[in-house]
Amino acid sequence: MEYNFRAIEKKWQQQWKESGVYKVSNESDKPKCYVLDMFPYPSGAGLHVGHPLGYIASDIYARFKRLKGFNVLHPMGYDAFGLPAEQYAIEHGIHPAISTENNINNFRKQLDNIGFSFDWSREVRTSDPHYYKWTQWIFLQLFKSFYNRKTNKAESIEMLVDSFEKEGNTVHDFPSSANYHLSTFSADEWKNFDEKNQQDILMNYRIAYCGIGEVNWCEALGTVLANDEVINGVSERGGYPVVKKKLRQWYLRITEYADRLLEGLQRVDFSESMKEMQSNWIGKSTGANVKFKVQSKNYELEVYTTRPDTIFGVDFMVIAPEHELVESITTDKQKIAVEEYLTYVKSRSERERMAEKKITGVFTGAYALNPFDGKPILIWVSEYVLAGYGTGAIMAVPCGDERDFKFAKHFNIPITNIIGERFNGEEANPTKDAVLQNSGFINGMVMKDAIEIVNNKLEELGIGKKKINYKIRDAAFSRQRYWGEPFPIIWKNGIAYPLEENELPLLLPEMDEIKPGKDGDGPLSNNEEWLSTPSFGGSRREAATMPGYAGSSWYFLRYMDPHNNQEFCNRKVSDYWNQVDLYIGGTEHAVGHLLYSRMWTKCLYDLGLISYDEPYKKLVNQGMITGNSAFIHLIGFILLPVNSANQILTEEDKEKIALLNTKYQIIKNTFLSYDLVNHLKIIYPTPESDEEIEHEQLNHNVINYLTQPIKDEIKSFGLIGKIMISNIYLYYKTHVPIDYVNHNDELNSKRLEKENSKFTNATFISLEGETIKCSREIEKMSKSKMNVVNPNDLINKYGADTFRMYEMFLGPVEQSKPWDTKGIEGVHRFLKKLWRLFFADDNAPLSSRRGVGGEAQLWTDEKPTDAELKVLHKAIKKIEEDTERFSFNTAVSAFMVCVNDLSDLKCHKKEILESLLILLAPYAPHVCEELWNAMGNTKSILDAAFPALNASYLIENSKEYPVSINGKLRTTIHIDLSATQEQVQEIVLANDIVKKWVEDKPVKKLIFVKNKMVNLVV
RNA sequence: GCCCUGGUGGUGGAACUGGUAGACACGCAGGACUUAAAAUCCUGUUCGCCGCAAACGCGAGUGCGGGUUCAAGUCCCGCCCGGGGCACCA
Repeated sequence: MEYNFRAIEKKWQQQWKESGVYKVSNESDKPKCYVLDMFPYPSGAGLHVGHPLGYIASDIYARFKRLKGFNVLHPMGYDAFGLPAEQYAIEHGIHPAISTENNINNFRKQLDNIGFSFDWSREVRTSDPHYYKWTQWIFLQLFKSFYNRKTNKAESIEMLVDSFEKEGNTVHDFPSSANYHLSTFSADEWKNFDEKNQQDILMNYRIAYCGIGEVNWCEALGTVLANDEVINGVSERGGYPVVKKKLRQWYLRITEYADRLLEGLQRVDFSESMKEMQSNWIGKSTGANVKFKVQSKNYELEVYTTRPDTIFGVDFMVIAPEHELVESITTDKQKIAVEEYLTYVKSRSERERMAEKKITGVFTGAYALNPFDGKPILIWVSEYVLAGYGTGAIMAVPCGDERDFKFAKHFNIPITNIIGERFNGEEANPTKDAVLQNSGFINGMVMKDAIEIVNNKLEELGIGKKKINYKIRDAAFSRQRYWGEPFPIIWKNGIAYPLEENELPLLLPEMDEIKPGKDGDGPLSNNEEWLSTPSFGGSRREAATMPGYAGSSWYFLRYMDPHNNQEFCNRKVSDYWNQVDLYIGGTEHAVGHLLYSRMWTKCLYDLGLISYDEPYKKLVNQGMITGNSAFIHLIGFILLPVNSANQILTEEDKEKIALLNTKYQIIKNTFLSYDLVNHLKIIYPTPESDEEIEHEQLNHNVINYLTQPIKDEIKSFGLIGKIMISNIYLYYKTHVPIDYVNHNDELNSKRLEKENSKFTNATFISLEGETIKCSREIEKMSKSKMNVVNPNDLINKYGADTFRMYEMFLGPVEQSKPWDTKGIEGVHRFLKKLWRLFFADDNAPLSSRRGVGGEAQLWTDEKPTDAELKVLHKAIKKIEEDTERFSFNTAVSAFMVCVNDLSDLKCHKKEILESLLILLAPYAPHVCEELWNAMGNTKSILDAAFPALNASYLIENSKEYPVSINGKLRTTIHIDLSATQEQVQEIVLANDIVKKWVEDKPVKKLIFVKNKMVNLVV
């Protein structure tokens, strides 16, 4: 009987679906285990082989835990709101709800093929009103809360109002991220504020709040973006330019959680690099705010520094161009220069600032005074100081800070040296270990010791204060978009009123046409009817929607109780399932999703809605599977005037040449085999780059052939004799779909030409014969790079079980690796070999088959031998350990070893084989279920008991000891494990090979590590 | 520039707390079965040396250079290279 994976997989997928074996109950005596995947954004491109990597790993773990007796929650859903669906709608006129639905159906089909154990009855979609009702509800909880710094948690805004009524805001000062600059107010003042004023103040305390702030505005996408969605000054999606713009936006006050988000990292099992990324993003630094008096003006300038010990080395101060005191302190003489500089700064985009880090700045004419020695200090304005960080002003210590040093050098500002020889005058030295000089009362002290002393002195004199700063900013929480959760907010007279709970969900209105509104508003602003729906006068809905991370910040909770219409998640249920035990997903969400969902969890915890404040106990980041792109090469030429004789060319000629150059830089539709490219490179020594190659002479037949059409064209332009084809040519490469390229990098050019419109009527030129070679490169898998591998194709060819095991066998889950189908045969062979432990090969002679009438079945009820039990239990031990520590690739190899050994032993004993099937079921569920069933088991293998390890089968009584002499391995000797050091010494020294190496030298020492090795020192 | 990661055969990768480097696969070479193919099985496969060949043996070997140790892929110091993150954050 043959291993017919197609029939087997179809059969069991159907059966599992019908019997509902993956349905999980919220009530069980068993211990729980929650295994979660980062849910996908259902893009139109569908799944490629990189996507399921993490899903397979988590599925194996979930099935493994189930066999080990856990009640396992392993759900899946879709992060269904988002920009691409909306862009698609704008471009193709298809409603996002429809394209999303289509994409989800496609995803589901692909996922089902792989045989996952997801409980689909718990599926969530963030765009489903039953789901986003609760996203809106949680938003309202955040809106109705403030962060109480005294108790260090989120609390109801009612409590804040109470406190205001009793003692003003003396107890609860404005949060640091508030953009309202009222200092303090008394209880009476509070009571006398009108509603608008009160609400404006409260808005500055709310955890979800609306405010005016500098946002990342992306014109092309027509929306604002969060900081983590902007990379190098352009949008993460699409790479469009992003500018800073002041806009009214919703925010989440994540800054108040900075410290707890940092602290929580110590309690979770994330990789070092993940923790690192998050703590870098939060960017905590400790230092001090120090006030400097401005000379002969009644102003004080406050700076933030992490190095108060360097205060005597301050040679100048720099304030940000946006600093509020710029205008006030600038002297009349410097006024024009400063204004010019500010105009210049404004003209520069964020991108330009990042691209060219020029040293720029202007002197204000004003001086500050050093608080300790009264030394006057120049005050400069420069864009390298950021308004948004610290106080927007710094004290510059050029001998210790690289940027300050460069600035001082550039503008010829004299440098004070406070660290003696440790400063060489060539570059700044940021040491903390130098002994201070020229430093008043801290002279002779080591810098790091001086920090605390200066801090204390500053506080004593009332001119400074210790201060902790964070880089993290409040997260922009509104998007000028249609396809997202509407805000459950109504605006009236500039006051935001929350909807009542029974008004939720606030449905996203149907709209026939989705296009951006005016003044940077989202599409909803075009829907006047919806905006003005609330019945009371003059009130309007919020036209923005929530960002993608809203729904994903709490979905792990909804899976626990997905159909609850009364609460976002029943408390008993969330207590039962508790934290996610294993969360698997990509690193790209390090500072976005993961940080936000950790924050939301902390908020929900603070408000007493759940009982834990970290959502994910353990996080595993699967590596990216990269694609092996294939390229075909193009060649291009440049046209030059003959003899550089520009004079003989008319303006008209020049235009024609320009036209020809744009037309013929690349010879279109003519592609070169890669060996030809290499050949040309060898003939004409060229620079190393593949992209652009020059050479001196050019006389190759191929080149002549290629240039013929250009010559014809030159003729038709009447330019003969005026211009020539230069002796410079360039190579370009372009992607070709990888399924047209075989393992030897040979391109099936005929098929490509026929089937791919990009290559219609293309000419392919090879060095010899017909073979067209491609070059290869490892790149990220993506549709545009034509290097995607669709799992369906592989599953068709080898089956889901092979596919699952192969993805695991590729290497450690956490590691990035290029996709390569070469090895899949090996895994497939393994499963066939496994099959042959159960069923005879069809090709085997009938006589070798067992059973009455030569049945194909091979299994027997015979008692296993010790050798067979040893093979099995070795596998149990290794596979259990490896699965537990997510080392799936080594577990797969342990299966191979086990099956190889059992085949060698010709073991067909039921007792052994059944245990093996249970072990393997998490990895290859279909074939295991089939064989399990064939052996007469009526219940599904999913609920079998994981075989218990019996270590006594593994005990050996002797070992082949490696014997080294002076650390070099010379031989191995079989010795009883019970042997003592003396006995070992005797045996070893009696060995001929040992004798040969020892010669007659005295043995200095014999190192014997039981069950490990022997080393002889002579 | 700073931080995190990684560097092992022709390839993917094993080697858990220092203890036989290269498990398991792919590929390749040779062989068996077959009229043939597919499938399957067997043998070999880090490099170099000795040798007709095999067995055996010897030397070198985990990015490079040092060190600690009876013993280093693993620990320490200094470099080089790849991948990722952050980047005027004071």
